[in-house]
Formats: sequence, C-alpha cells, structure tokens
Amino acid sequence: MHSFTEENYLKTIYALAIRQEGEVTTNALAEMTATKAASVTDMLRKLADKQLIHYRKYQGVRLTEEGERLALKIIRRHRLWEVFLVKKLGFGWDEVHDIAEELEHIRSDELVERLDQYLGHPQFDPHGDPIPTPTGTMPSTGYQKLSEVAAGKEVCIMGVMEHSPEFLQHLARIGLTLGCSLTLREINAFDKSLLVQIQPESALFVSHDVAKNLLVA
Amino acid sequence: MHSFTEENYLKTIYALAIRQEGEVTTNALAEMTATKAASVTDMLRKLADKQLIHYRKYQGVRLTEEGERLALKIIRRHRLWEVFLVKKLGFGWDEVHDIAEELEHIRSDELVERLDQYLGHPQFDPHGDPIPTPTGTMPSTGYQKLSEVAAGKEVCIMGVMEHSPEFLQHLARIGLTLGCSLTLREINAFDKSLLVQIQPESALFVSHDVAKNLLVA
DNA sequence: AATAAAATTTAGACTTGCCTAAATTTTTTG
DNA sequence: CAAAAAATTTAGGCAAGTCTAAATTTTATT
Repeated sequence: MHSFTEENYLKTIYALAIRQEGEVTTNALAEMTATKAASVTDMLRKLADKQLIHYRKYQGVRLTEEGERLALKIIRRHRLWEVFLVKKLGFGWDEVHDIAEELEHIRSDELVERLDQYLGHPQFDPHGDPIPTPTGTMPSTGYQKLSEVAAGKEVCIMGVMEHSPEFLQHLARIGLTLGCSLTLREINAFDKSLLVQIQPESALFVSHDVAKNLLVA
Repeated sequence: MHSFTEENYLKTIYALAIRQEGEVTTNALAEMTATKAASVTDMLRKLADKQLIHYRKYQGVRLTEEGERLALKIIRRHRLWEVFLVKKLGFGWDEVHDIAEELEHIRSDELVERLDQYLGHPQFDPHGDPIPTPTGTMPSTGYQKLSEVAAGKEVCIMGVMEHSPEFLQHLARIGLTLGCSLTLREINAFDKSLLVQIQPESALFVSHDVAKNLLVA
C-alpha cells in the first residue's frame, strides 16, 4: 500500500508533467508540495525504488506506467468527491478543493465505484476537469487556453487551470462562470489583457493571468 | 490540530469507558488498538500533556471534558458517514465500518454538518447506535442487552454492540435484523443460550455471546 | 573555457508513533 | 504478609517524512 504522502507526490508529478514538456524537476516539486528540495530528493529515491517513477539523479523525473495509473486513480477520486461536494452537499466550486484533497486518500475501490454510480458517472468535475476512467486513462478534451484564442472568436468557458479559492472567487466577481459563452473582441498590445464580451452591451477586460487559466472551446 | 492516531485513541478510550466502570487500563487500550502496552503509555503521556485525558501512572485513564467532546465529534462523523454509505451508496451494514473508520478523520466541520443535513439529520446509524449531537453529547437510549432480558418478554432489536462483519453476517444468516421483534421463550440453564421466537412457528437458539451483543427495547 | 550561480544531492538531525527488553509498581496468591 | 505474577512504565531503537547545512553536479556567464 502507499502512504498519503507518496500518493500526493505522484499526483503532483502528474500535474507538473502535463504542464511542462520534458521531465519534472526537484525544485518544482518542492515548491508545489511546500517542502524543501532535500525532502523531495528523499522521496524521489523512495518512489524510484518502488518503480513508480523513472529517476536520474540531477536530471528530473517522470512517472512509470504504474505510477501514472496510480496518479490517475487519485485524481479520479479527487474529482468524483468534488462532484459529490458540489452537486449533493451544495458546496461552492471554490470551497471543495481542500476537502477533496483529504477524501481522495480513502482507500476503498468499491467506495469510488459506488460513488461514481451514485453521481451518475459524471464526465467532468465542478471545475470542468475531465474525470479519469476506472482503468486509469485521462479523457482528452480539445480545450485551449483563452489566452491562446484569436481576436474575434466566440468561445465557451469549459474549465479552469487553477483551483484556488482566490482565483475562482475572482471569476465570480467579474461575472465569468463555467459554460458562459463570450466573444473575444481584442487583445491589448500593452499588457496582453483581453477585451471580452459576454452580454450584448457590456464588455470587460480580462488580465492575461486570468486568461491563461481559463479553458475554452 | 490532532493526528489520526490521537483521534483513534480518544475514540477507543471513550468506547472502553462506557463499557467498563472506572478507569480504562493500558492493556485494554493496547488490545483494542492492536499495539503494545509500551506504545500506549507513550500516547497517554502525550494526550495527558494536551489535557485530553486524566492520567495517573499505573492507575488508568479517563477523558477530560475536552477529550470527551473530541471523542464524540469523531464518533458523530463516523456514524454519519456510515448512514451515507448504507443509505446513499447502498453498502450493506456489515461492509461500512472500515471505510467509515477512514472517513471519520476528514477535518471539515462544515462537511459534517452539510452531510448531516443531506441525510435528513438521522438519529441512529445503520447499527442502531445513536449519533452524537453537533455540540458533543451522546443521546441516551434505554436499550438493554438481550442477554439481560427475562424469559417471556417480547422485545424489538434496536442495535448491536459489535460491528464486525463476522457478527453482522452471522445475524443475517440466523435471520435477525434491526427492527425485528421477537419473544424470548426460555433461557437454557446449561450454556445460557436463548430460545427466541420470531415467526409464529419457527423458534431458534441464540448463543449467549450473540445475545450479549444485541440491544433490544 | 573557466568560473560563478543555480539546482540538486548527501549528511546528520528531529518528531511521531511504534517496537523490544528491562525495570518498576500493583495485584494476586500461597 | 511476603513472594510470585501481572500490569505498567522506562530506556533505547527504528522507519517515515521532514529539516538545515554542506557537498556536488549542472547551467549560465564572462
């Protein structure tokens, strides 16, 4: 069996790997897990011993097939619990991350599959992230970041790349929600902020930092 | 904050205290927690430092008010999750103990209160145990053990004192369920087994060990 | 290319919760 | 009531996961 800590490292390696080409670095992991690089090195040696990662000293790290399977299992649990918290218990999408972070480590496969069924086999979590399959594959979505969309296009907000309450509450304040469709009017040359139109007559500027974290289709 | 281990000790001390008059012993705790007495002593010193128990060396232990409040909080969580697992996810009452044992440590008070509301503020868990109040008091039931009932009485099964799958599955096999009413025909002088009648024409013998663990009203 | 800077790893230590073996206290018994 | 037995505690150690400080390797700079 694997410890909570090991599970969290695998999940974090997975998350970093899909956002960066190449191997995941010790420092990046230290920052994400809020520990020191020396502690990360210790854990990497341990995960490598268990064949969950490929690890070359000083070179970085990547998941083995088994490691990825496990990471996706944790992510599946996390996202299903988030659906439960929002759909069944009425939490806001900005409130569920930390609780799901704990629930994802409950070790019963049957629990997860019953939960999935109870929730009606959802495809996406409350942030629009796809839910991995029971067999450990991540459904791919064709979403792109709003920051990469060309001016003039009309798109629909399908997900977010950042789950912090601060970001999600900011979205609510400026009136953006999942499923909301908008037209990208122009891209500001100075700070790369985007003028987007939601309602026929009200447009607003969205910062590049926000646009980078919005997924649209 | 308190560790999972500390929470488990508090819960175990509470459970032992209500089943035995006087203070809880180190050995009893070692047996319940499947550890060695020396390890228990270490933890008792730690819990005493945190003012969660009254501890006199060699004399045994009892919860402080704060310790009892915490123990009841854990038990409340455990029992609410059991209700969720049985009522919402369709688990059998003999399957939920170990999963609830993990879920009870999820640290969000709001989660517990939302779960309680979602479940309709249940008064009892699937084993008939009363669910402590949010403020930390244990509702009292007037139940007595079937082994203490006089011959001739008609009673209704309201709860069990033992939650192991083995015991619960045995109950199912001999045809006893929660809510089931029965008449105590006679008490065998040799082995204290009980002849109980459920259906008008079928009676069965129930061992003293089983009767000790059945709560009736 | 040599050196400075940055990233990473190693070494040694701390905490939690557990262990075994030995010492101590309490309880039981002859 | 004293000796034996049982229960409990103390002492010393171990594994997991973390840390700081020092050493090493890689990368960047002049």
